[in-house]
Amino acid sequence: MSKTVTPRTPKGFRDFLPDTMLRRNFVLDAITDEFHRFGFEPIGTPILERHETLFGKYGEDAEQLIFTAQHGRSTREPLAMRYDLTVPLARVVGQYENHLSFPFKRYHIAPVFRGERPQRGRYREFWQCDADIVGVAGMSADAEIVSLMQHILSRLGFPQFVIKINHRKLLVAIGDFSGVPKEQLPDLYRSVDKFDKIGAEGVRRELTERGIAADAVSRMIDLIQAKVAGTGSLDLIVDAIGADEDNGVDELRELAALLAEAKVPPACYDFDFTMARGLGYYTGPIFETVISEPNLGSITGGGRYDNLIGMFRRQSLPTTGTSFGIERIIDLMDELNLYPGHLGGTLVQVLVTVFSQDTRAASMRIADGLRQAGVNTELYLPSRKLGRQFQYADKKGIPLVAIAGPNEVEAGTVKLRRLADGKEVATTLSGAVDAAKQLLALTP
RNA sequence: GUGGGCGUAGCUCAAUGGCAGAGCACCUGAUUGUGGUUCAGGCGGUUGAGGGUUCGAGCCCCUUCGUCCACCCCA
Repeated sequence: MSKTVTPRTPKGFRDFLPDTMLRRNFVLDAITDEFHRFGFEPIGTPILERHETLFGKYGEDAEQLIFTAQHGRSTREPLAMRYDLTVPLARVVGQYENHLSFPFKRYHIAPVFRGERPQRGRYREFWQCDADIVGVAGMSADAEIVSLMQHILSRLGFPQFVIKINHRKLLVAIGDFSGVPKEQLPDLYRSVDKFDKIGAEGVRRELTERGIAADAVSRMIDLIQAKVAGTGSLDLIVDAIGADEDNGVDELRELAALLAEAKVPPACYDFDFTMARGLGYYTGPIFETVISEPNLGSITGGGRYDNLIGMFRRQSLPTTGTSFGIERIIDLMDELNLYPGHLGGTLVQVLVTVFSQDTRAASMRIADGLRQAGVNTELYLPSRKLGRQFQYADKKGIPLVAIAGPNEVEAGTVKLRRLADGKEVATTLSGAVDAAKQLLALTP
């Protein structure tokens, strides 16, 4: 007998047992359905990409987190595991543009891999859930993305969320106006992005330490804190730095107008100049959603990246989109208890018990009838006494138990018992499906 | 990658350096046609691993692995 291996997953990789998987699927199904309603269509891409596809897209720091993958006998084609779904999209667009019609609205739900140190809400394998629009330069596309986010988050039942909106060009203009050198803009984004976490003074300290002049930092911090309802803060910024066609403010105004037309509730979004997003490739409006109560960081992130596709194509295509952080969304839904009551630990609706070998055939007929009527039905398989079969149903959370013992078989009936309240009805075999559906529908 | 907390039964955790325990879970019975309550009994351990100090280590020291948290970065 060989020694058993300690069963465990690699660091940062997780298994999902059925009750967890049911909740994950509930969230993904809701999101997918909303994607469809907005006319987005799915794509799939391989988990492994060619090394050259991924490297050189995310910046040096991020590149160190990319998993590489190699097969022992084929070293001629260096491979890497996808780090997000955006670069694969850019590759697909470059590779299949003749087969696509633009605007190309695609969604993509799949696992991605990052070799980070795991933490709460942060794993080495996690699912991303992206919707992007390729080929539309105007704000109509960005407005649709924001509207999509609002619909999905509302549908999932989040009582209050705020989609923060900013603009990369505006951050550049503010930096410029304050006197922050262009080559330090990435530092600026990184620090400003921590505004929520470390506050104005924290950002000031970081930027000063990075060698940006103190007066430039002060001017900048004053500007980004502009906070007036609606587009009011845009006016404040323009008052301060002056009007400029290329500072993104006009686009944000247009976006606000489109969001109003799309009937996105004003309480759901907010112009926030302290939100920057770390990724380097954004070129236009940027989005991020936060939930204030249990603070787990952002649950969506996205924006416009008009140049990325140019990495895989002679000429780039304007693109905007968003990514839903479903790992965090699921954690939050657990905490806020946002799942519907019918979503228990099992999807089995009826357990058909088997009283004895002699009545097995009758139980199988009942199970078959329920299954044909679309009821999720489990036929009890081991031979154990009735009490154990009830115990099994109760422990697993199966709402209904069907009993067909000798008495019922003799009379040509079946008993249905609802475990939650003990309500029990006896029906004919042909009436079992309706009776079961009724008991399930009126579950107390 | 940097810094810190924690590793004891399947799970949650006890145990002055001195006999490794409890609750829950699981199994059996009370109860051979009815679960979730109750009662009785039972199973369950190389104290993460390796080394050291000691008459004696779950406890102290070192190493290592795992895990959680804060950074870095990000969803």
